[in-house]
Amino acid sequence: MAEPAAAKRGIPPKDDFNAWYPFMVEAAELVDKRYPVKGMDVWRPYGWKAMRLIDGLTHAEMERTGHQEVNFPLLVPEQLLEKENRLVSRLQRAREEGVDPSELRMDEDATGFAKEVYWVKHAGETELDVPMFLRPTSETAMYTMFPLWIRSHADLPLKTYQMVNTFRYETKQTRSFIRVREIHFFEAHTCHIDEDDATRQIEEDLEIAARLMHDLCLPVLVAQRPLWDTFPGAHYTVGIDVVMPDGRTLQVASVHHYRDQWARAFDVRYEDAKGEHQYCHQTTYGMSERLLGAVVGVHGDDRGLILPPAIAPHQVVIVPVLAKKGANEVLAACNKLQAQLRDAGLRTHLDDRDLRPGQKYYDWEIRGVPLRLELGPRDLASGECVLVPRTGGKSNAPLAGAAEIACKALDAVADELRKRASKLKDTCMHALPALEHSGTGQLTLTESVAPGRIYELPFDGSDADAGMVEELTGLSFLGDAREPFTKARKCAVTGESTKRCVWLARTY
RNA sequence: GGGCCCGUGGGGUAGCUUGGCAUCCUUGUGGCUUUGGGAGCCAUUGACUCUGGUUCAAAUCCAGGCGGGCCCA
Repeated sequence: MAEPAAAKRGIPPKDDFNAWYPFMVEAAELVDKRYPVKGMDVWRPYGWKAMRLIDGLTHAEMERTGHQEVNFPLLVPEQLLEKENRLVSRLQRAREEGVDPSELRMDEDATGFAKEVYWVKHAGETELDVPMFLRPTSETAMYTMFPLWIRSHADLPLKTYQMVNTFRYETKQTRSFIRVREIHFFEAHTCHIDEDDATRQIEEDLEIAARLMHDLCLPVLVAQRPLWDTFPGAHYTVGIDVVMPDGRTLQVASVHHYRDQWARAFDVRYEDAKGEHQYCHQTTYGMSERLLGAVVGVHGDDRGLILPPAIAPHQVVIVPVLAKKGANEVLAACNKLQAQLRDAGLRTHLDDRDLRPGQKYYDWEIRGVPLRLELGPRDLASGECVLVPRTGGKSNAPLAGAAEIACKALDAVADELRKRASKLKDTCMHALPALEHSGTGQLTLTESVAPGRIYELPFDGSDADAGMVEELTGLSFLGDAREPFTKARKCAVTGESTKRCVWLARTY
């Protein structure tokens, strides 16, 4: 069977990813970029529905793990940002003093969010005595309140989360979902009795993330960020990066272990069983609409989007094939089929617009509906419908058992997406070509790095060594794989024996 | 942070060099007709990114703003 004709809507080929992506987010009606503020797109109904379905998965995970939803104000008074800055610069100084200066990178700039916050300095005509900023994230707002909520160890662990908009004045090029100035943000904040309990929370967060990535069928790398790329105020940061089709990586989630560093700055304490005051150990877990950006980027093809069934606004679309004769019978059968699928819990849409079927096929393909059912007079006569998964193929299914068959077909679409995702990751991952020390002590690559690749290497050098490798390859350190090498290898730079496995990639 | 490109109906465009009625396709709307991968016919709505400047006259030339896209660090 010949491949059906490609949509004639000027979709750039997926291989030309930098043209394909911005075209698709608008063509599939996820967003409207015409709002006249840089980095602030309007969510259209279809895109917002998909995002809310992703949020729904997150809500369910939060519920499952005993987090409680809260909602903090958007505005934060100036003095709290100063408090955060003091914390960050104190930690930075402490670190610099504890490390041989030759091991530090030169490009460090740990000013936190100070440079990228939006300010509110007036109310009407009046200049405000205390300027306020729009939250770039909510640590300062929340940690101002937590001390009021936490009295004793009985109040711990405190597990909260919120889904709100946050604002960051991005100076780099913006891109729908991937780099925006108003962020649709998920943030979980927890407080614990000690470091070990907080560490267990990190493990729970990573499990949550793994479940979400499974639902979204995304290929990910989970890495502990290098020290210089650790979130301000954090003891360590774990990043979750999606492998995009062009081989660059996109950080879609991050988890931070704060130890008691923020607690000391904001005085988040509790009374332990012995009646003594202790600082809480805190964690955060953040995600955003980058999840949707990753879904769009990873799964789409030359014909349009392909949405994983877990988050597709329409999991099944029914397209009636109407002729003058018997139109009513066909429509009735379609309605019955829709009711049947909805009863089975499937998000089903019956497209009864007065258009020719072919046009509807293109419409839903570009929007990435994972499964299409066609029903016309011929099918009605044989008691069947035509089943067309977005990932390819076409078959007949008896109307009687259509719901069950549709469920299986959707599972098959998800499986196929995971298979493709895993293949994408496999083709991108390579071992870094060997490094040599030239006569002058300069490092050189024995073979140049190829674009679109992610490199893996054994590494146990200093921050300065890492900086040299980044310079040499033009790539960034994602950090240490959560699973180190099973057998020790020689560090690519120092030659020392190590099990540490680090990844290098070009990032978004 | 640096560089390059671009802004004309909802979308895509012609016109800009050489200033003078804004082109075509698509979409939308109403109707007829048709329906198994973008049918056809008739009627019809709809645009020069903004602010200045030059000029008798600006979509067109100049300056700046706003917005968009790509590349490099």
